[in-house]
Amino acid sequence: GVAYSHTVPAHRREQLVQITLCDQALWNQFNSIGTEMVLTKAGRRVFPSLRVTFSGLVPCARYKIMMGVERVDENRYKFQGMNDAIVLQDGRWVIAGKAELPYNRYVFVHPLSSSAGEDIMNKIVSFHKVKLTNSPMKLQNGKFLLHSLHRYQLRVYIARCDIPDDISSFRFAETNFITVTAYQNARLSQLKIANNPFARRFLPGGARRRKKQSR
Amino acid sequence: GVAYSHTVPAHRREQLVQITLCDQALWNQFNSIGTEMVLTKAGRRVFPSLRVTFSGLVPCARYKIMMGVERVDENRYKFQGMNDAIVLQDGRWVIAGKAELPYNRYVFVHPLSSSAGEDIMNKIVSFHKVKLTNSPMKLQNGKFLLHSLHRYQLRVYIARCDIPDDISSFRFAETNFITVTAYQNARLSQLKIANNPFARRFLPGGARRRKKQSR
DNA sequence: GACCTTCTCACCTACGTGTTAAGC
DNA sequence: TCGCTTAACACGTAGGTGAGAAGG
Repeated sequence: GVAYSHTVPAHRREQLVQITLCDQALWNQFNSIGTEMVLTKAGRRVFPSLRVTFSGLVPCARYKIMMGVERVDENRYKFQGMNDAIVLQDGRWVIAGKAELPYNRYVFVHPLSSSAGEDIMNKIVSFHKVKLTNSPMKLQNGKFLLHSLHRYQLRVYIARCDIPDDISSFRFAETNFITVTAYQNARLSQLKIANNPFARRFLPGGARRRKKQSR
Repeated sequence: GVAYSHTVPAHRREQLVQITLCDQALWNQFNSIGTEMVLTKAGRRVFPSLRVTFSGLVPCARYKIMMGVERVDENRYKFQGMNDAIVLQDGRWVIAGKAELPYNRYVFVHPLSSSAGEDIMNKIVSFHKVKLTNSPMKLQNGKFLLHSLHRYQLRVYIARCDIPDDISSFRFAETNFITVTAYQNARLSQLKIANNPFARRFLPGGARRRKKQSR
């Protein structure tokens, strides 16, 4: 859950900026099945949410915190279902052609931006409000426009406001996912249901249990 | 609904910063009855919400927008009910002693702060999320700690980020209110019910009608 | 037909209301 | 008793879910 910056020039690297992905175990659980994220016209939240913590910042310096959703490869994917004659086991994602021409790149600026390092460190920085969409209409702040059936991953940026080139970025491989308009893998959707409080009604045992969930 | 700044030094006043209170008619309606605001331990929103618009800002300059809740006078108030032998008409607020020692002053910084003038102008700046409380416990950002049964009013500040002394502040007399832990004036609470969407269940005709309400 | 997208839906979470009754 | 505060409550707003049916 820890990544180190490799984009800071060495002569400026007084201390190492370090970032930690929260909920790493959960992300790994999704990743081992094959994470899918739903795209809707109105925009769908990312789940699990992207939450990180920072350390190694200069306490009195101000920082700009950002996140991006970037394409992992140049493939288009399809899901080979378990009813498919070729496959006898659970379904799986396979390459199904070349990727679409990417949309314009968008970077979401976290509202905490231009806070001091001491205010950012040791506090969970959450991007749970960002949404994914496949519709260029009504595109607004906090919405990422993505192509369906392509593979993406999440990246976090942190930049010092006072030093133009001092920007670090961190990519978390375990957050990679394939975009869909409807879930393909039943095991995946069951894992979403098991962990997302907003999907409690689909829990096997009813909506009785409740887990504490911090954002 | 328009106030002009009188705190900007004349030699710097290239143009006049001007601020307009939204929902002024509604505020006047409340004020004519005698506005009350509820204090709770967890914090209660201000209603009507404080919403303003700015003009006369320098488009490319950055501004910090703030609001405060300040005491109007040094009195403690009580409500003289209509069942009181002395008064035959509707109840009214009367002075009932000297004010408590004020709590520490708190200023709420609007999240839009450090935006450029052009981004702030001609857009409604809303403070609807701020809360009032009478409990020093769990005091957090956006909560004003006030004494019950005292009179307060709302003030808005706007300061240029690059010029230390260039701060303007605006007080809206029509936003003055007396803090309570339970509404005293039945006419006042009926006016709240009639206008606050979250209190629809108490509408005389049931919760059928719905007015569009922007924030 | 197979595949993918869109829309509607019931049912959640989360929390903003004034009232009421109990507490002090 | 009286005045004021607190907590529980029912019921609203607002919006986040995956399923399922319908569309292309």
